[in-house]
Amino acid sequence: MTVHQHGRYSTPVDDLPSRAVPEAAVGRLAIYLRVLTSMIEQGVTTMSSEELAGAAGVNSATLRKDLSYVGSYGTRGVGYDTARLVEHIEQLLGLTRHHSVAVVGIGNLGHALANYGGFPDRGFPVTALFDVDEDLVGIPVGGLPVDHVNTIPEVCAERDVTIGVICTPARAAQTVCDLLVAGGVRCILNFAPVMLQVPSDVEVRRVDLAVELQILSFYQARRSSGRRAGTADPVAVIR
Amino acid sequence: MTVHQHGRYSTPVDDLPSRAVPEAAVGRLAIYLRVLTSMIEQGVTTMSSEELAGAAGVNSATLRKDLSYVGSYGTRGVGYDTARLVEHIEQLLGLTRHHSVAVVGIGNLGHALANYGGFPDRGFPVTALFDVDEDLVGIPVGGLPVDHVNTIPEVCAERDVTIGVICTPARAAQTVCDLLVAGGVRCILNFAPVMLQVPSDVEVRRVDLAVELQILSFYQARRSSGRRAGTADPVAVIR
DNA sequence: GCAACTTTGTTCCTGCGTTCACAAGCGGCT
DNA sequence: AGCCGCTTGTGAACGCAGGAACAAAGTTGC
Ligand SMILES: NC(=O)c1ccc[n+]([C@@H]2O[C@H](COP(=O)([O-])OP(=O)(O)OC[C@H]3O[C@@H](n4cnc5c(N)ncnc54)[C@H](O)[C@@H]3O)[C@@H](O)[C@H]2O)c1
Ligand SMILES: NC(=O)c1ccc[n+]([C@@H]2O[C@H](COP(=O)([O-])OP(=O)(O)OC[C@H]3O[C@@H](n4cnc5c(N)ncnc54)[C@H](O)[C@@H]3O)[C@@H](O)[C@H]2O)c1
Repeated sequence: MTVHQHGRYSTPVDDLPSRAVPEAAVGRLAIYLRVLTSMIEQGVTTMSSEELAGAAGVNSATLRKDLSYVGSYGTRGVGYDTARLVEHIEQLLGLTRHHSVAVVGIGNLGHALANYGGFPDRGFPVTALFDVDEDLVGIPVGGLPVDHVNTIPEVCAERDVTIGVICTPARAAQTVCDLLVAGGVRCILNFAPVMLQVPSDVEVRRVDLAVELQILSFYQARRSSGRRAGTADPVAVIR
Repeated sequence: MTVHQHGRYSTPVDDLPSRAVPEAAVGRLAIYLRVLTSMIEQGVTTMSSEELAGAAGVNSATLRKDLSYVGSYGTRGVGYDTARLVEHIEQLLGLTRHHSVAVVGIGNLGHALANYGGFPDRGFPVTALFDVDEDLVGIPVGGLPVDHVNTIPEVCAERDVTIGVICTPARAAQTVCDLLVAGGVRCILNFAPVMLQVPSDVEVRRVDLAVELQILSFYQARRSSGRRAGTADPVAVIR
């Protein structure tokens, strides 16, 4: 494989291709990973880019380019060795180590996440739960007792939490976020419908279900108004 | 049947008054909407693009371009009338009517969604719950009794469900999806980690928490190996 | 009523990500 | 061994979204 130098200012021993990987590609790689592990369970040892792309719902050229970010480990005329590919994708995504997860706000959503077995199975053990509600503190959820939010910084540092998941009401999210950052957490998954302010070395991803529903609503509206021209409203004038 | 997931907005030929709205813009419009309603509650009647963009965490030029899709209702030298803007965004997103939601799979996640008050508040009333578990059928969750999955087509048609939310285990997702489609549901929000096969007129959005965690893991891995974490940038970048 | 200031709406441009297309490489077959 | 067909890896084209810059438009102050 020829290592192609993308304008990297970074220096010598760079074991990871890093910056060159588009975020969209990272998301897709996670999907390929799931498809691959599923296929491996079924005994599949080799897959072509066409097959894998089909299963993942993407263009095969896109897939091959994505895989080129992890380094070319395919065999021409044959395809990819599923086991080996999984190994390398896991390495690129940093899944060779476990990432300890803390869930803050053990309400409806927090409970669901704490009880969910799919995260530990994928290398994301939930090792801390927090809530401000005194009645919840001490009570085990999914086998793990809830701690008080005030202890977030110490507990997170202590248990080496790398990912914090915020499931509190929106008004509490920023406070909780600050506590997590104080505890050394650099990756945050935020379910509260607010924009969090964080230092630049902290990565925040937001999952906003209301926005998802509204996007679906948009498509629905589009479709309906296209089909039955009944809505007499003049809507958006072209200008 | 086409594999038709995520990202992709409507049709080749634009038969609607408004120009083609990029999906990313639709998502941001939903966010502006939330910011605006929140500001209106605080008595704000006017906002400039700069203010609104700041609150939403985007570039002001991007915001203005997004708003141009809804049809330019700002006043130069002043800004946007918050109430009017909300009205027009809601119209574009199809939020002037209610979208009845059905949740399928009343387990951990299904319970959380069924109990969540934020959806009805935003015009997405949950009007049907389904599960295959006989022990759950008939039991009210969040005030609504659970129906059996076999009744999905009839009940969805009857209650005019427009959005189906799938919270079943992955292996059941495709079956459930087919039932929803049979019931006339054209918009699906899928939490199960599988790619659904749907007719081309059905829009699927997938929320994959494992992928989100893995993306965070990737950034974490990159940071650690980069070792240059200490960029002394102290404050708050909105993301 | 006029001028200066503010902010919108839009155009242009740049950069990124996806897709196309093809040469290079590898295994299988004769 | 050598050819043939299949699949990868990637350079190049394309399309699109985001950002900068600016002219038009409207408001405020005098
Ligand atoms: N439940 C859902 O299906 C759903 C869907 C979309 C978005 N959300 C968002 O997720 C968040 C949680 O939703 P939910 O339904 O679980 O709410 P919830 O009210 O059931 O739970 C919130 C929990 O956070 C705790 N909490 C409150 N203030 C806190 C603080 N300062 N520190 C720590 N914990 C605190 C509360 O004690 C409670 O246990 C909300 O922001 C909501 O908008 C939830
Ligand atoms: N719970 C989470 O936090 C979480 C996080 C990420 C992803 N998910 C995904 O969401 C889905 C649901 O997760 P969960 O934790 O709620 O699981 P769960 O096992 O708690 O609940 C699944 C529910 O679906 C029902 N079900 C099973 N087969 C069905 C069928 N054919 N038709 C209708 N209902 C059926 C079950 O009876 C059960 O009530 C899974 O696909 C999971 O991977 C969950």
